[in-house]
Amino acid sequence: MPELPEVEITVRGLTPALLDRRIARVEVRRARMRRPFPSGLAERLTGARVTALGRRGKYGTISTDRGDSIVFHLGMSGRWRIDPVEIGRHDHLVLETAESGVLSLNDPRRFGFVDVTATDRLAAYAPFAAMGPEPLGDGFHAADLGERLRGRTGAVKAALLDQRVVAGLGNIYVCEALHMAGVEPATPAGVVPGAKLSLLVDSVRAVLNAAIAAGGSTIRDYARPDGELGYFARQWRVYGREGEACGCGGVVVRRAEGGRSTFLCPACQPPVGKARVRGR
DNA sequence: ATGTCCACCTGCTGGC
DNA sequence: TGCCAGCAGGTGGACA
Repeated sequence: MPELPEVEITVRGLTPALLDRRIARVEVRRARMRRPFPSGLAERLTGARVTALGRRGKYGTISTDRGDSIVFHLGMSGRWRIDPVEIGRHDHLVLETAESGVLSLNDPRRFGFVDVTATDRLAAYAPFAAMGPEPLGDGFHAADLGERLRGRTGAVKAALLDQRVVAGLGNIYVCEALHMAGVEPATPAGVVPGAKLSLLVDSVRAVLNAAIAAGGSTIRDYARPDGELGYFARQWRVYGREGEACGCGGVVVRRAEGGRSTFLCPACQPPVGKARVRGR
């Protein structure tokens, strides 16, 4: 579930609960999610003070005054909870700060994971080093995207889901951005026209910013007991709207590709060949 | 190297 | 009401 906006909101929600606070107690209730927790996780954290929180793509980071950074990924169903009413079987890691706030990492499907790396080598952390530019940063622009897509024959949708091309996008926001840009998801990545690449860059930024704004508007809820970070109301134009009317008057359809659903409006997102018969 | 398929795990929903 | 198939926002390993 969590894509970049959800992780961003999670990190923002965790910040007031963790920043500059000392972790008084750590409870590892299940020693692994997708992968085993790093050894000595509880010892590394207990007594440490949190010095920074951050995000890279869909990953969140929590740095401490011991030079360690906890890296977490929420997978499909992960979420952090603040002062949960009760700790259940899906709460795998529980942190308690000296100020008595309780945070729990809850993940029913356990596709998420927790890792530790040295803060001064965070950029070299393998998944980060291989990752493409942050879509909301200066490094994400049409020229660079075109460079990364050049020669790729697979669907542009699959390429945008590839974290090495651009960081943080998942199925929902890729569907939304392709719709906003009017790009047919199955278009071979390498043949998307330059003008469409510019539109795509703008659309990716727009859908992500709108989602973060929507989450940000409810972030105060996270400061309350049992606040669940990572989920917030959102309105999508095509995702999950199979059979519904698109704003253009067309009808949203759903396709299964590679075992995943793609939502699009065929009227807004015609195949490239249909949109421009002979480009040159 | 790139593209495609599948496994990992649990919970929820819709159809019968 | 109950059961079961199908589906879910991600990643990464195996294979062509």
